[in-house]
Formats: sequence, C-alpha cells, structure tokens
Amino acid sequence: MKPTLRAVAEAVGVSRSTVSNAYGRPDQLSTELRQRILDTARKMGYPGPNPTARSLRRGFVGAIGVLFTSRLSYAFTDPFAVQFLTGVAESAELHGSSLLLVPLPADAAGARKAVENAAVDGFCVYCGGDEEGEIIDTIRGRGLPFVTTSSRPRAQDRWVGIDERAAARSAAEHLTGLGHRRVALLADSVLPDTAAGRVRVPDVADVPHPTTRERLAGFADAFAAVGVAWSELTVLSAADNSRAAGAAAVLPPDALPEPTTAVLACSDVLALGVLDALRGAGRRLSVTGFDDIAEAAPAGLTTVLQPGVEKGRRAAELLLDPPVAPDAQQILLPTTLVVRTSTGPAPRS
Amino acid sequence: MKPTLRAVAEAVGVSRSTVSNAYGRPDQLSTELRQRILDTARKMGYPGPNPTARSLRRGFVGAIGVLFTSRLSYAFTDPFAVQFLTGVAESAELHGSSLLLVPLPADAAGARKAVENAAVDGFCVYCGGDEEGEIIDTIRGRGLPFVTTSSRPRAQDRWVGIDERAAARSAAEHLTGLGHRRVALLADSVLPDTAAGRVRVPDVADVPHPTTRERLAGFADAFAAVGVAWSELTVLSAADNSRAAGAAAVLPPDALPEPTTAVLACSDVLALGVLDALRGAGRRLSVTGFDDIAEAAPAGLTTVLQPGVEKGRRAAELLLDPPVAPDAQQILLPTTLVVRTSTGPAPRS
DNA sequence: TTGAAAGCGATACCAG
DNA sequence: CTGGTATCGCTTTCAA
Repeated sequence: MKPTLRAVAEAVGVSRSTVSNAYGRPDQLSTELRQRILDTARKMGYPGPNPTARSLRRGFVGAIGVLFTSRLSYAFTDPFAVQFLTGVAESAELHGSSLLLVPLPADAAGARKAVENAAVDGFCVYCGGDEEGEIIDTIRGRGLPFVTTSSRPRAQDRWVGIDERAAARSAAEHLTGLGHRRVALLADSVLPDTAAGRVRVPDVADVPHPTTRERLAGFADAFAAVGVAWSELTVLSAADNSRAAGAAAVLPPDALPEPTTAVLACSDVLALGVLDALRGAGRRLSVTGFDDIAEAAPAGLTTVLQPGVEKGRRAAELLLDPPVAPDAQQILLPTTLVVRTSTGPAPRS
Repeated sequence: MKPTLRAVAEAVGVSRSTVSNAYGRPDQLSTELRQRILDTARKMGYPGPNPTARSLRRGFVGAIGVLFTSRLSYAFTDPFAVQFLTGVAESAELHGSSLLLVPLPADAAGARKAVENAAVDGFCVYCGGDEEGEIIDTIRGRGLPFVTTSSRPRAQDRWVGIDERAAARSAAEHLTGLGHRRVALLADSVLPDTAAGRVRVPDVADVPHPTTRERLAGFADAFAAVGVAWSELTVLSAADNSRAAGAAAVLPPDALPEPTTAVLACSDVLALGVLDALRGAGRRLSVTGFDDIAEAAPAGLTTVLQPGVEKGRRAAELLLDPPVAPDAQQILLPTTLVVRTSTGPAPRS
C-alpha cells in the first residue's frame, strides 16, 4: 500500500496541513522545510496527494465530461464528431482540464446513471437526439454547467451551433439554381424503426431528431420557394450515419425514382456513400453533403461547411471560461456553401 | 446548494447507511422503505451519491486514463490514433468505464503533475517517445496498473503491440523483391531539432524514438539482405506526422537523389503526403506506408496493416480485465503487408 | 510559520 | 432489515 499524506507528516514530524501546503501552497512554508518534506515523501514512495480526495475536499475535479448520444466508440468513426472533439481537446488543453468521455448505455435509466456518476465539473453534450432532453435534465439535477450543440437552444442555456435550417437551405438553393426540381433528401434514421431506403413522411415536423428535422426543413424551404411541395420530395432514410449506410440507402429500386436529378444528404459521410453507390451503378446525379469533412474535398463533394473544430473549441470555452454577459452564452457559428464538382446543372428533361 | 445524502437521511428519518443502501444495495432494505427514500430524495432535489465521495470511499473511480505523448488535440488528427481510441472506447463501453483523456504539458514536470492528478484506475499509454519512460515511472509511483503500446515492452509490464521491425521489413522486402535498391526512408522527427528533408544518420541506433528506430531498422534489414548498406539509404525527416509534412519532406532538391526509385514511409499519412508531392511534381516512384488507415485503400497505397482498433481494444481489456497468466500480459498483434498500386517494379536503369 | 480541528460526502462492517 | 461508527485522504480556516 502506498503511504498517505498522514504517514509523511508523521515521518517528518510535522502536521498534515504542513505537508499539504508543501504540495499545494509552497509559499506557506520555508523552502528548507518544504524540501525536507518532499524528499522524505519521495523516499517513502508517497505519490503525491490523492486526486480523488483532493477533488472531494476542493469541490472541483479538473475534468469536463463529453457526452455522445450514440455509442461512444461510434463517435470516433464519425469524422465530424472527431473534429468537434479536437476542438474540445484544444480548449481543455489550454485550460489544463482533462476530458472524460462517458459511454452512455442505450437504456434511459443506464444513461441517467452514467451521467450521475461522472466525476466532472461540467458537460459538453454533443449532437442530441430526442434523448437529449432527459440527459440535460439529469445534468441540471446535479447542478452542473453544460453546453449543448444541438439545434434547439433553450433560452438561458449555453449553446454553440449553427443555423441548421438556413445552412441546409443554402445547399438546396444551389441545386434549385441549377434547375433541379426532382430530388431526394437523405438522412440518418429519419423515422424510428424504418428500413433503409425510401420512407413516407407526411410532414417535416414528423421527423423526431431535431437536427435532422431542421436540415430537411431547410432543404424543403428552398424547393417550396420554386414551387416544389414537400410531398413531391423523395425522403430516404439510412440505417446509421456511415458511408456504407449512405450507399445502401439509395440502392432500393424505388429510392431514386426516374426523374430524380439530385440527392441532398444531411451529412458528408452519407453523401460520399451516395457517390460510391452512383459510381457503382454508373449513374450520375448531383449530390450535396453537409459538414465539409476532410474527405469531401478530394471527392469533389459540394457541401455545407460548418466549423467543427471551432464548434468544439467554443463549446469547451463556454464551459471552462464562461462569459459574464448573458447574451454571450449562445454562440451562432457561420456556415458556408462549398461548391465542388459533385453538383451540376439539371439535365433538361 | 444541492442536498447531501445526510440531509435525505434526516428528512426520511433513517440513518445515512440506509439511504446509501437505497442507492447502492437495493436488496438490503424493504422495497417500500427504499421507494420512500428515493421519492423524498427526488423531491428534495438530491442528485444521487456524489461520484467523487463515492470514489474516495470505494477506492476506485470507474475511469481509465489515456495518455498521448504528443498534444492531445493532435491525437485526433492522426487517423491511427483515432483507430486506437475507438478500440479503447469499445472495451471501456463494454466494461462500463469512462475514458479520461489527459492533456500532457510539454514540460516534464507538468506532464508528471498531470499524470499524478488524474483520477483514474489505470492508464493506457499510447505511442511513447523517449518521454515515455518518465511517464511510466510516475504511473508506477502511483501504484496504478498500465498498458503500453510502444515497441519496447519491459518484462512484467502489460503491453500490446506489433513486431515493428519485422513489419517494416516486410514492406521493404516487397520493394527489394521488385528490384528496388536506391530508396529513401521517411519518418517523423528522425532526429531532434532537424529541418524537414534529408538528414544524416550515422547509424539506425542513433534514432531516439523507439518505434521509429525499430521501423527504420526493419527497412534497413531488408536492404542489407540484398547488399544495400545503411549508408546507402537516404533518410528523410518530416516535421510532424501529417500529410502536409510528408509532402514537404520530399520537396528539397536533395531529398530524392536521382537514382531513387522508392520511398518507404513510417506511417500512412506521411506516405500519402509523399504521393501528393510526387503527383504534384509529375514524378512516379514506388511508395509504401505503415498502418493501413482508411485513406490508404482509395489512394492505392501499399502499406503494412496493423490492427489499430484491436490494439486499443486489447489494451483496454488488459487493463480492465487483466488475465491471470503472466504470459498473457503481453499481446503481440499480427501485421499484414497490403499490396496496392503505389508500388511496382523498379525501372531498369 | 506551523498545527489542531473540522469537515468534504459517502460506504462498509458489524451488531442488533 | 436497520443504524452506529469508523474511516477514505486531503484541505482549510483559524489560532498560536
């Protein structure tokens, strides 16, 4: 067993406070005594103050939690999530905080417990689906600060994000400007428990996932503006947010009904999958993505750039170094449409 | 202020132990009493047992630390590191552990402090350079278990890795088999404080970073076997492990002296950078990488596959669920040479 | 400067 | 099934 601070104090013949000061407040004791304490501590194999005990006493931990609503290990396979994490890490690094990545069990009770048990000073909640509400309630129940990045900032809550709807609209307007009128919209799990491929969605408002809903609504806005109603748009659902799922979603025969000239995907990985599938089928449609991940440029994918690293950086900053002004608690980041080669004029019919 | 367990106990009129049991050992009290406790706790806004206090008392945290020797935020930009992390996350998830990513300050004292202050049950140490030794000493000083993945397993220590030297050799043998004799070897920071580009290395043993040294030695082995001495090999150093740095390293005029027919890189990102540069220069050499990251296949890069996700998974397993047998504490993972289009026969001179 | 005392918030053993 | 008691290891006034 490793010795404790108490043991060191006894060995040196001073009080525990003095040993504590030797570590945490060097100015509170003579250099000489401090050195003597540190030396014997080293000699005894004392590893320094126990971090857990210190946290308990001090009331803060020095770590922020990061919550991914999908499985944690999936997060690393999503390039955009990795960008976000990079930004969070940058801020944490600067601030000297650690990052606690907390795996959330799929069941609500388990997820709640995981959030309750995390030893952190606050949370970054990444990309919330409908389960986000409960998670946030749990965090709030603990009285901890948090930052969300989903599409629905509640007043008073810290948030960093983009105007999802307007961003999506910009991609769609690019296509309507090119003359596209018959298009398919593609998103991850548009409706719960549906197979990959075409799904019937009576109304955009029926889409449960907030971010997906906003993006689809943005696409729809642009088409509505040129007289194409929601009911005339094909909606495709992917099994998950991966390249393979994107490819699979456009494979069913009814996925891209004949006059279709373009596919608007809610993420770059899905869009890249669509390009894969189209290439495989020898078909050429216009395709747009969302995020502008690193793979987008080499693939020539037209997409909406959202600053992922900055999103993470600002989110962590908001948590670690909160601004005083209440109106600085919500940060709206800009997006940019990046036009590449995956989109072109609609063929004249 | 949030109420504590004590307050709940007083409110319900039972002892603290009973409230504690209501949370942690439901079988130790009547369902009825438990419900009553939980209900009033909820009513009072008690967030459940404080994780830090619980950890202190229980003596374990439920989190494992992950240490990257380069800057934490860089780790996410390295595809292989992300693979590793994915694997670690998978195991952690399965085991219900969280992952604490600890940023290590560049200075040794700061790094030591960071390791001492991390509230974790053990560490995964990823890819150690020469600073690894000190970090491991610090961990050992704390008496915590750890797993390393670098090229030099010490006896008794838990380790998961590959035979770096043999793996590198397999790539080089592929090239010697194709007739290549004049080649350049490329690695990240071969020598400390040298500019990008060609460096003079009297002997492989002079390379400080253990993994780099092993891989270069493996390359050299294969060439030695066909009569090409170390001194006849061009050694190139990149500024860091990135695609851009890989490209930059082969740009200086003396980087690829005329008879050179191939470049062997110590990582895929460097190799991809070389391909970029060669394409830009309109030059065509054989190029090999190391790791087999996702971008390697589409780029047609011949490379040595090492199972990154599995490396992470096994490392975390070794930590979370240590095998009893002492000889199962060190796991050697297989590597495979994946031949693609970036390598071909050496042009007859 | 140094030290005594009082917790931080919870858990576990062991009687009852 | 319930509660008393003794920690877990450290930090922080406040006096001396």
